[in-house]
Amino acid sequence: MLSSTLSRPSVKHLISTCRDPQTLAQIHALVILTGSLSHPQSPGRLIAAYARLGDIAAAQSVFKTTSSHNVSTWNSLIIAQSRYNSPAEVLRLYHLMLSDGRVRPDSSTFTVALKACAQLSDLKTAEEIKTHAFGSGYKHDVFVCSSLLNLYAKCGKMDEAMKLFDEMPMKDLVSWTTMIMGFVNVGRPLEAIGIYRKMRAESMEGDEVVMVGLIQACAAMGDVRMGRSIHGHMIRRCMRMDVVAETSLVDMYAKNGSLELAHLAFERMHCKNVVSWSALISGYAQNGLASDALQMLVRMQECGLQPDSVALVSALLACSQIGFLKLGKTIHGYIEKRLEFDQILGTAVIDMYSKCGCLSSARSLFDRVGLRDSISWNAMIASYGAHGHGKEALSIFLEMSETGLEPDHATFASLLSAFSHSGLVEEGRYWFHLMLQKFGIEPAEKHYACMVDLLARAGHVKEAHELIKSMVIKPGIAVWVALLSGCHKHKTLELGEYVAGKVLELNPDDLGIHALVSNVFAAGKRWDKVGEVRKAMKKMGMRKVPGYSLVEVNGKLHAFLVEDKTHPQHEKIMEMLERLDYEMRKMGYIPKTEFVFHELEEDVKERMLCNHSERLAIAFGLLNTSPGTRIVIIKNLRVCLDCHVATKYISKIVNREIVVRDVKRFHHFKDGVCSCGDYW
DNA sequence: ATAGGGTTAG
Repeated sequence: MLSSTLSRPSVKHLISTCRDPQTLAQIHALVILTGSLSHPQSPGRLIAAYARLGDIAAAQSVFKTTSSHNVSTWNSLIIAQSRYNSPAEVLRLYHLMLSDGRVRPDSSTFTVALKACAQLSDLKTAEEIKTHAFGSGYKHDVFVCSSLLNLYAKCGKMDEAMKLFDEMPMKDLVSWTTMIMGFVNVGRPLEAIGIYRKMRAESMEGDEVVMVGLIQACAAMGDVRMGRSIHGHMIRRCMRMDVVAETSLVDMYAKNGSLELAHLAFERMHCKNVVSWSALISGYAQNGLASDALQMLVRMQECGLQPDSVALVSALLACSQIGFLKLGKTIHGYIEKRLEFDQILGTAVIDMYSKCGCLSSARSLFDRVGLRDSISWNAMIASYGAHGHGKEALSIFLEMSETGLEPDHATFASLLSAFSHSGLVEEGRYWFHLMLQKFGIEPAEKHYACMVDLLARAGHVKEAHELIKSMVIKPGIAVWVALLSGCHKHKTLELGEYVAGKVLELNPDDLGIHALVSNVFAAGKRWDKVGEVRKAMKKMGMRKVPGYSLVEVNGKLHAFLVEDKTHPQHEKIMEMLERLDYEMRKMGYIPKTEFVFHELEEDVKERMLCNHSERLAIAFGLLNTSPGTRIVIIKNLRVCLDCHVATKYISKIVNREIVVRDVKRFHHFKDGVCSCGDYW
């Protein structure tokens, strides 16, 4: 008698403080031996304890062998499944509990079941649960209600959430947080901030989770100033700087281009995990700092952390930017060995191959990746487009339509751009028309820009102009520039001067655009205008973006700046270029200096052309690879007309395929011709 | 017995 009254509280204590499964099994045995198992709370405690220690099988087994279930046994198991991240199992057990009929679910049961619905975006089941919960007297239960708020938020129904939130008589920190996060996640950061203000007005203090919501809101609004002040607020209030909060700070700084602050916040983190690294890698990659991104990936591995798919997607993006095929392939191999391809990873690899010049590898991966969504299809359409295969882009588009996936504005942007890179005027007109008529997609600026480019470049300058005039939205600079380059190409000078004026009105900040405007005026001998443009350029202090080219040789990347004389192989490179120049001239090559934007003597201009970065990179590639090897060049500007002509000759002279990716598209030079058909 | 809110990607 005495022993059993003494043992009960101590067994309870033992169960709840036990820290390893072996000890728990011994306590379990003790519970059975002392007869404490017949105590109504004992099985529930054991289930919860096994679940807490990660032994879900033991928890299930205790549940199964318990003869009479009560709310505590049911809840313990359901909560265990919830922690185990099995929302479907949670709902199965919930329904089993209902059909058992002997036990009534309580606030915890409803709360966990609703959380499972949120994870599954299962609004229908959630409505049933809500009805049941509210009918059972939990209408004003703050746990049940915040689970519902979370559910609505996850399903994008913020207006529903707001309605319920307003009706809640008691709001606690979690309900406020749920609303803030909800607005952030549906892309309404201003309203998230608004909720926070209301919360403060009701004298509720935010904790670090609230701060994460606010930091994300700042990240979305691009408001680094406010982000910094929240960062300061957290420090002043001595908030817990856990890994999630610190990572969201890194991300906020990184997403908005404040990479020094991101890096600083990163270095000062108390504890880093794969996610924090990934956030920084992604920040570098998104901001075009490919080599920083890749260095961070190396550091992540040096720290003994396995990069996850998120880190690799960012690393692949970095490889794509700089044409680092060797590393991209290595990452691809790593994924094949250790990870599963999902759509995002698949698309990132496809994009990497395409942007590194390997269209066929992109395609074979596309064929192999089973699950495709509209973004993966889109990537493939865009890839064919960039490489100048408009017809293939169209056939991929048609294949996509057959699968039942609806094309969206991005799909059409890729498709129309593919047509414009291939000069497929008929196809362009047809699908542009169908885009609105059949698919109900209103053309945006980017679609118009593709069409104007396509039409004007093909010589239909008037039609292109008519299209602009028909635009409902105000034509932006991209559209006018497309028309202007058409006018320039086809010497439509009168319209050209008018369009040049339109372009100038829109205050372009791009030197290339000014050069085009100036060239159009020069063609019409409007020297006064030419002078004005140049003066304006000087006044704006516009400097030419220095051209550079990258080439991968034997797995290493080499960069060449325009007129770069510092390269260790400089003399050899110049020798090679002179030799090629000699051969080219024998074949009829005449340097085209009209795009050199300087008042210089002809021979100086000619020498400058030879110093264009892609020439240096090509020569270097030829010198350092075995005969027949394909050379891929990545260039940060557009290929100039002269380099284009010259590269065609070079491909024939050295009998090599030379692939050049410029800012607009790919050029595959082979046997004296370019895949773009001189149409770019 | 125990419950609800948080970080990175194409």
